[in-house]
Amino acid sequence: MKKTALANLDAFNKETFRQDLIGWFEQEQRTLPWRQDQDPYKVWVSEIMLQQTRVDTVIPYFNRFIEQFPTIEALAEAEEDKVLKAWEGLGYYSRARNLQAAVREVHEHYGGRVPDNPKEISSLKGVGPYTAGAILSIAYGIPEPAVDGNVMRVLSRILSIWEDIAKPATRKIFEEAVRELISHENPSFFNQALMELGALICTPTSPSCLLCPVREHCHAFYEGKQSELPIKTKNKKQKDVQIAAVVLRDREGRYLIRKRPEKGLLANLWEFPNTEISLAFLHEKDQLAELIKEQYGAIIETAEMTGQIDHVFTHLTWHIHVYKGTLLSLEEERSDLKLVTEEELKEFAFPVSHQKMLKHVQEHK
DNA sequence: CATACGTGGCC
DNA sequence: TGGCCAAGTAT
Repeated sequence: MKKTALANLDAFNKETFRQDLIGWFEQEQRTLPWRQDQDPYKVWVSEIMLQQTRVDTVIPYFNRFIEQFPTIEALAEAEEDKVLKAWEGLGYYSRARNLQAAVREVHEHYGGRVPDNPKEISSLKGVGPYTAGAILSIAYGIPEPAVDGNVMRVLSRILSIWEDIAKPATRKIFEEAVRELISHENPSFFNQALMELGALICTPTSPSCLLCPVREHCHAFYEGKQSELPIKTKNKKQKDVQIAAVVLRDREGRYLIRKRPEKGLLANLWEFPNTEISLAFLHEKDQLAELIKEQYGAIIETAEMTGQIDHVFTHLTWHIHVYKGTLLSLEEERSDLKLVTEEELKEFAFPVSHQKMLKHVQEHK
């Protein structure tokens, strides 16, 4: 433990802090679908969905997911395409594939029981230090830290920790702080309360300190510096990528779609034929038809440009130049290519960018 | 350690 | 509007 960062713990009344924090949580916690019981599987699913994702966004996905895959066994035995379809629109799709891979591991090698110790649970795909601690504490009542962005923000203020929370190494400082502070009587509520406080009171901008149940324990509030914490360095600017994409239909009106590679961006999702292209060639229709032929073996009729869609990811922006065209023929049978009707299209998981593209072309007429 | 990895909401 | 944010993990 860094002594300088946690020096304030010495003069800190841990027991009243725990009582004030947990007491507030018992009164004020939101009713959420994953708080109905402590089923380790449901806690697990909720924690994966909540990674980098807002509670309001997750709620409907969680309800549908649990309805469709109610148990470890149900998810283990599902087709991956069904799981991705259930995740469609939620983002960070490797979470879904890692979750299913890990659930299959639990099904096959742990008798369907989610591990209850740090070593085994941390070995599961997609389960990092935060998620391991969250499941162990919430589902099993084990006093392990669950340090997420909320916890770092809340504790940086309470304990006056001025380390950069954007740096990976900083998380360890907060884990040590939680190990010192955590209630062994109720580690589940302690961890959840810290996060709930961050979500409802100790917010990133303009925290509601006058409503805060632990403001008397808060070093930043005492010094009036709550708006200066936490320290978080800025991200770099993202890249721009030009894409030419074409919504192709054959003479029977079926759409040509392709499954993306199993690694990388939007892995294993479906999409419309597209190619990265330099700005200089954007309006060369023959060039686009040639590239589509090379990459898809698809012979197409001169495509018509229908507009542009910009789609922002965390680390890059796609500028999608959208065309529509007719598929004349396919050179070979390929397992990553399918011709599907408009009705069948609904069964495949598409990234939001390609959903926008389809809508755009259908409204173009 | 830095970067890849989604999306929607907010100001 | 563009940047920032939201219950992180893998490499």
